[in-house]
Amino acid sequence: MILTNRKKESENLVGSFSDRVRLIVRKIPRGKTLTYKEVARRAGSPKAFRSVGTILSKNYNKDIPCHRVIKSDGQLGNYNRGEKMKEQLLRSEGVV
DNA sequence: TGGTTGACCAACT
DNA sequence: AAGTTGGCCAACC
Repeated sequence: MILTNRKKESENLVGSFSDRVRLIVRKIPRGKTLTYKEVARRAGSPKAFRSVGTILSKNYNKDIPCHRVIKSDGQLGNYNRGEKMKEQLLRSEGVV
């Protein structure tokens, strides 16, 4: 305990599942992509990847780069602004 | 309280 | 490579 009570201020504070998903996605750096499964895993429910998608679909906040969240298969997946836009954004950030 | 929905995943065809 | 099937889980009626 003497060392570190360093909490990561995001995964640790519990809100609802959707809140944590938003926080996690918000931390994705530019040029990096994360899978729905990974996000769900970090959010605390590894099998809730579908819910992650549902939540992101309802999220229109620009602070949350939801376009950086893709499928596990390497496909882009859907996007509320259009899949085409999603690809363009990712390429714009240098994602391969 | 219970059933339906969905920006998915993995396995199979 | 692309389509189908069953499963899984949180959110929304």
